[in-house]
Amino acid sequence: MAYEKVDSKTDFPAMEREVLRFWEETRAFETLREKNRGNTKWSFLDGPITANNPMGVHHAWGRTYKDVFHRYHAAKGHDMRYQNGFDCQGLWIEVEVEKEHGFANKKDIEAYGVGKFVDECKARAQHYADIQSEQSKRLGYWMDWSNSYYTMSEQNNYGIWAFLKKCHEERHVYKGKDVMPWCPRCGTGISQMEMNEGYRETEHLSVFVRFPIVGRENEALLVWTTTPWTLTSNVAAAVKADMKYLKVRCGEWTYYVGKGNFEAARKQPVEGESAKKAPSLMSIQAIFKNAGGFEVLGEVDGEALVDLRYTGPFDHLDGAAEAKEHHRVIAWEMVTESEGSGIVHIAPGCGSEDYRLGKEFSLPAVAPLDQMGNFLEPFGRLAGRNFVSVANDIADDLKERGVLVAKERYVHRYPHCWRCKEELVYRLVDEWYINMAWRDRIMQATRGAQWIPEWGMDRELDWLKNMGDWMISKKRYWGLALPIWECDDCGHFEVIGSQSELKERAVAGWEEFEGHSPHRPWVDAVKIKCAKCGATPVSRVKDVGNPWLDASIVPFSTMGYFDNRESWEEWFPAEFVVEALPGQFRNWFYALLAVSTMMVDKAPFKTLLGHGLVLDDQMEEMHKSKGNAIEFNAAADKFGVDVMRWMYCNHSPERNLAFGPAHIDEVRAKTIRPLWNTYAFFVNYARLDEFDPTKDVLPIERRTDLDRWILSDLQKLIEVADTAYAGFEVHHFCSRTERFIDNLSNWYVRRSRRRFWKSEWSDDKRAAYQTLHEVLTTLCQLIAPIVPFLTESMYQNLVAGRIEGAPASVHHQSFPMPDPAKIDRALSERMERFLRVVSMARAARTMSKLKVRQPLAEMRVQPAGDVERLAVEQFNDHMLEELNVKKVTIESDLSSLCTISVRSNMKLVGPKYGKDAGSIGKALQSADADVIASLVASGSPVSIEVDGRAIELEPSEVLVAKSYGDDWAAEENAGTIVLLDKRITKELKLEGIARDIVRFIQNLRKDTNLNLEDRITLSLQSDDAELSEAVDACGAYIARETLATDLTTTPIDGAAGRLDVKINGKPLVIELRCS
RNA sequence: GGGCUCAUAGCUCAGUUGGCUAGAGCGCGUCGCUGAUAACGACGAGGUCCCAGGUUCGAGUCCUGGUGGGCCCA
Repeated sequence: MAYEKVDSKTDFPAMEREVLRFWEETRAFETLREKNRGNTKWSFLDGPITANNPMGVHHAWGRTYKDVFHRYHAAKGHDMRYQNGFDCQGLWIEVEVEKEHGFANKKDIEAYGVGKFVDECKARAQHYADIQSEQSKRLGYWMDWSNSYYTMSEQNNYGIWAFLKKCHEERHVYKGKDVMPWCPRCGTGISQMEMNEGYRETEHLSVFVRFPIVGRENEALLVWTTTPWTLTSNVAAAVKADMKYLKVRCGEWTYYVGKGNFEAARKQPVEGESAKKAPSLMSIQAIFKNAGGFEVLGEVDGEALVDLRYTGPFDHLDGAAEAKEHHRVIAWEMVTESEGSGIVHIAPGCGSEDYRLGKEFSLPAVAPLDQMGNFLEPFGRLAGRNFVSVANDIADDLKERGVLVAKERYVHRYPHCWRCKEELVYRLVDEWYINMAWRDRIMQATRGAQWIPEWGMDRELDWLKNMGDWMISKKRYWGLALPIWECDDCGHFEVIGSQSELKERAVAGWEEFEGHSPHRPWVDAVKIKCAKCGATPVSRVKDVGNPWLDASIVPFSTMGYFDNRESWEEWFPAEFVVEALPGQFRNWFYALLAVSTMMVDKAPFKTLLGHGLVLDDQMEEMHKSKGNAIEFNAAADKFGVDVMRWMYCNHSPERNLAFGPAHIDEVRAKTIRPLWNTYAFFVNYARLDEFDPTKDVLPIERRTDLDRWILSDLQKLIEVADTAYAGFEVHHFCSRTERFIDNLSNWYVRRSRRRFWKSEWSDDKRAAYQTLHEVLTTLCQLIAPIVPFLTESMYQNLVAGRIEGAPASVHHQSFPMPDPAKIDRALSERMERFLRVVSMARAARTMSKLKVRQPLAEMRVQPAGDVERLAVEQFNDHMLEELNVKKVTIESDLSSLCTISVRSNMKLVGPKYGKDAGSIGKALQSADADVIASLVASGSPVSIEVDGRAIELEPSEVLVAKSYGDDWAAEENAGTIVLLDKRITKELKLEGIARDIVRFIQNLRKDTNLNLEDRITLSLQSDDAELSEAVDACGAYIARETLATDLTTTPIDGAAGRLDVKINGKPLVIELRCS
């Protein structure tokens, strides 16, 4: 069967789609699984992708790694689970479904019907899971797509129930009252994990307010806040006991204010552009000055202010009634001289620090807002108004009542809801928590795994050390139903650990629930009896769970922990997980470790690989809203996925990656295309020659040096590949492969071209074919995990069906082993030296403007060492051909041809010696150049006598020039000297002309669309004597090179191609037609 | 304020346990090669390896401090 012709202008995306069809039709993936079934296992654990949108190119990075290591381990014969996961539950899905319906808040959902809403969330997750599956297939991601796990599955949800029950048995589950960030639109608390994603620069109205001190006439505390609405709930004011406070009179009032605060210049706490845009802040001193001037009356310690009582700014409201009784100054360590007035407004119902402090001092917490962020009834004319919009009115109100000192626009980083982008507010709420008293156990498990990069472990440990308790509840609809049933009568709560346990405990509603997934609203129908007080019915708490629970039970729920323990033991822990680094330390990595520690006191993975972000080509984060996001499908259609996969694999995982067309083109041009062209070269000649790779295979010792060199390098590449894949360092292998492909394409093939052109079969030609075939097929195997399409396409043409017993797909092959018999390190070393000498000779030609087409009579080489000498001897023929010289001579000492001259470096000597510089130059020129040169070479100073004075020149002040005369072009580097004879004889000149002519004819053949093997009749017409002479003298050479059967100097009738050219300025007409 | 991390050519980045003259690709300029190559090769310009100390025979690499960026925590 003949090789299929390969066009170097292949449409790679189209080729990839064809390969996808091939895999589909031949059930290539299933065959692979079958082949490895029952072998040693390699266990992978997938971090579920959020099934809420189509994939972007940033998802493709991690998924490429996942596929690459799967394919490698499959080639190593391992049995694998091939299970992909989808993350389905959570607020992000709810928000999208709400948007589709135009819902404004939770009331709309309730009105619509929770059951219908939840069903739609489920459907949305399924919809995008399906889309992502298709996209992943397009990426070449070989997974068992019929067996993906979904975090919304019953298996998964009940798994979390079991986990929570275990937590409860160890007394770690509790209900806590806390002030926490709350999204008024979503109507839910925001956990510590989610907080950071939502910080945005925000402008607020901040105010300075006067708190008049009770019992002291016209004396007041100066208090500052960025959230005026919280003043309604003020309970106390905090000072730092050992800080200095000034007593300052301004107008009719005397204020207490932190001394440092008073004098300090104040700056908006933002950086960069936003800092420039934000209005500048006045110091407190300046504020007072503007208000009519001030007078500093004295200085006291904070201590002296403690326990003073004061009148709050909203004491007239009913809502402040309780707080009113408690208004006093308390001492707090956290007060600073760098922010505000040094006296901090404390509202325990409106801030989490405040709340903790309030508890410490037994202060009441006044919570003024409902769950939508609106003021409650007892807050007078604020009642019903939203906290976001009241700042100005509050300022006006304060002014009317004469307690406002100043207001200003303040820009700071303030938390927003990471999903809906609304401003968050701090609210006092009841939530469910897992306490983290057992964090040491999690840290122990963390240390038991390998982290790549290594600092990942420190990062994780740092989080574990500092994190707060894990808030697991969310007052929403779509998600894990927290399995907590709480008795209204006695407050006792229980955690139910499984479906069967619930059935046993159910006293009502089981029939209604049966047949439904354990989600709201269905599961809420089930009531139990209180185990403590016997009350009935006891209902489930309304909350749903934190979605990171969903993604973290998977090492148990998907590997069979609950239903097939034996199998679970075979797959747990996973060998490998890989996810994007930023964020996951406090999300998936953390939750995964916590859950697994609770269950079995062990990390659920042996190795964790973290990678960076995919950014746009300006190194900025991709966002849909910014318009710089690139959809996966668009990129796959436009660029093809192999090139993307190579780009991902070639990159250091921990660094962020700039994704853009220019980068893609670079990867294609540097790696994919040279490889493809080498392959096309091979195939297109092998086709004509009907090469059969299985026939008359020559042993290694009968191959040429060049063959043995590339095969030796190939063995080394196999070693590198195996190590890199096994150690999850695929980028090391990629950069080695790029070098290998460069050597293959730009040296091996270039130097071997003529061996393929020969018309008769010979050992040499056979060796070339066999060698290149072996290199290409082995290389295919090595890089198949990275570029599965390209290699499949090559494999189908090079191997499948051509070699008996060869597997049907490149991906069914076993990973190659290096053949020690083919490794020849000495040869590789010599080739490396040789390439260096060649490059020097080319440099010599360039410098002397001697183009390579012009043959030269001789080249002389003084090698830098024995290896180089051997190299030049061994590869003499390549040297002659590559550099177009007639003879290469090796010399041990070329210095006899060299003239050394020295002169002064006027750039340095001029400024330093002034008018003596000229004399120094003359003195240097008349001195012994050889002696001075050797001094300079050794870095020693040079002493010379100038006008009777001894002057010592630094080596840098002397310039040494070497010359090998006008007849030689020279290049010298690190002990190697290369000389090229510049003298061009008549004969050489004519030969050069002939080569020029050949080049033009070849171009014409190409332009005329002749086949490689077509024979031609050729006509070369010129009036110029020298051109004619060259045609006469070198006609046979020209004819041979251009496959001309007839060569004439007269015009051809019906020429297929004609070209008018100038050679050395003289016109020549070329005509040709097929003979 | 604390933790982690990064800083090497105009840009994107390599640089093994400290060791020959610090490299590649892109871009720019010049020249060349080409019947595999939408390519390629050579040469050139472009570096205080962020700064300052220290350890060492020797530091881009190790240590300390600082500056600047990123992520996280408070």
